[in-house]
Amino acid sequence: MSQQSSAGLPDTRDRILAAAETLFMERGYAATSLRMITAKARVNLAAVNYHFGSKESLIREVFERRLGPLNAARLAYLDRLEEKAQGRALQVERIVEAIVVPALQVSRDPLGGGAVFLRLLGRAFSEPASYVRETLPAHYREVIIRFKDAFSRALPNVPEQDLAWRMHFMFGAMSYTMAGNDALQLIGSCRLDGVDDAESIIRRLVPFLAAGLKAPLADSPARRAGIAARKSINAVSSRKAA
Amino acid sequence: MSQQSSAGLPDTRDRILAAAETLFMERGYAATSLRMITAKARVNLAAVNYHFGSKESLIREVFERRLGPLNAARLAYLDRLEEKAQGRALQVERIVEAIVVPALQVSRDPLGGGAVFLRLLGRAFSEPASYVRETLPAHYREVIIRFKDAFSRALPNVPEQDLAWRMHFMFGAMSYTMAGNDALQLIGSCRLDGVDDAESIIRRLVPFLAAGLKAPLADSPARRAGIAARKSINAVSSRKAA
DNA sequence: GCATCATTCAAACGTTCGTTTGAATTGTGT
DNA sequence: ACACAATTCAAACGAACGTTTGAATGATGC
Repeated sequence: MSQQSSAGLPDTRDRILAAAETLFMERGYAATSLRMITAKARVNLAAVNYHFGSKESLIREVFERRLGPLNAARLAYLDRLEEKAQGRALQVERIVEAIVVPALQVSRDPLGGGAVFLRLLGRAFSEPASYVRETLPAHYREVIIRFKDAFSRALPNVPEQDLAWRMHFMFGAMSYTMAGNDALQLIGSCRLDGVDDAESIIRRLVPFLAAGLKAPLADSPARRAGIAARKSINAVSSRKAA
Repeated sequence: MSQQSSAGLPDTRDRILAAAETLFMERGYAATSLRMITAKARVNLAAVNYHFGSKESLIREVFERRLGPLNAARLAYLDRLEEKAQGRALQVERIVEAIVVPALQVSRDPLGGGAVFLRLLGRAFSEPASYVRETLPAHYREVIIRFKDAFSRALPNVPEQDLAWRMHFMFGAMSYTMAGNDALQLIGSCRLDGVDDAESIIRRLVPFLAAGLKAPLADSPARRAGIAARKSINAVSSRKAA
């Protein structure tokens, strides 16, 4: 397709993909125009429609270029874990690592741009645009099924519905962190160090998520009523303290 | 300002705010035009600029209308907790509730629209647009400071930096959940029940977050190397199992 | 009833958007 | 060197955007 792809230089297609990745991350999909992208990539405006067909096809390719390998690496990581375990239940921390560590590797992609993509991906989950509502589920289907199964075996006491919710919370914390939301940071009095060191983030994220997944189940409806009534908030409910 | 505000009917301003809230939630800020908003609110196109000045001022008012009361309720909840504790350390679960339960009350706002706003708010944290990057921190400054302090007393063994990160993860899980991201759900094989019952969500979210906040600290760099090397993934590190 | 103000309205403003076009340019195979 | 296909380019397309305008409409105070 590309005539000069034999040469090592980044051709028009790749320059567009890189520029689009960065700009979509910085400003979102709808707020990024093709003129911004082609200007940053220093290619002609019409090149996007020539190489990708449309703006929507471009964002789809931006995702597919990196998301496929990322999720494949997660599944491979899980495969290795299960192989070594030889049928025994896995540690929750290890399963979480199988999700999180491949992302770390993507962020270190020597070709660059991996970290930018992770932030874009984190944002994508809360982008209401249809392009992503239809693209992401297809990429994640197998990942979700496999990991839900692994967690289910590692946490036999957690009912299926609770597990589904906890995985939901886990993806939330991950997406938010990947998106690099500095909400707390901007507020001051709460500086986060090592924001750019993906490895140190993972070292803190994995124990947090694993503990959440392994948390004792919610209390019976009795305490629920206590919350709603808002009387004696502190009195009832004597579970293990901090 | 409003001539017929004495009448009980929802006037133009409120209809615009309600329509904008819903559309911004459904489609995002940049992808929502003033023509969509005024059509949904069944008011004239020029009404937005007449009542709010600009599109950006409109979204700012959408947030300020509900975010102020929400965070005030959180601080009041925390005040009550600390009053009852009389200087003793609070339970982590109770502090988390002080953040999460007022959101539940907002979602039940008898005037309606509260639940829509929560989803919009969840999305806002990953919106790259500048309107929110400057508006949200101002609203959250005091909340962050007060709650960080409360968590710090309830979790004396967690270093400040780890606590900051864990609060970051907590906000991520919350925002994601509020935004109603059904990533897992769409994929099937993972149906979440009770998505519309905010109370049952909270009953599952609070234990998850509290457990994450109370998690044992990350291991020493020794295990870190083990992860990176990817040899003997499962062998080392014998902490408490599931 | 009349002056006065706030609000609504249809119409248009200039700009920017994604996309298309057709000619110029470049690289490749023979 | 020539034919041919792939790519780049400047220019333009119609549509939709946020905003402004100035006249119509409605309610209020005297």
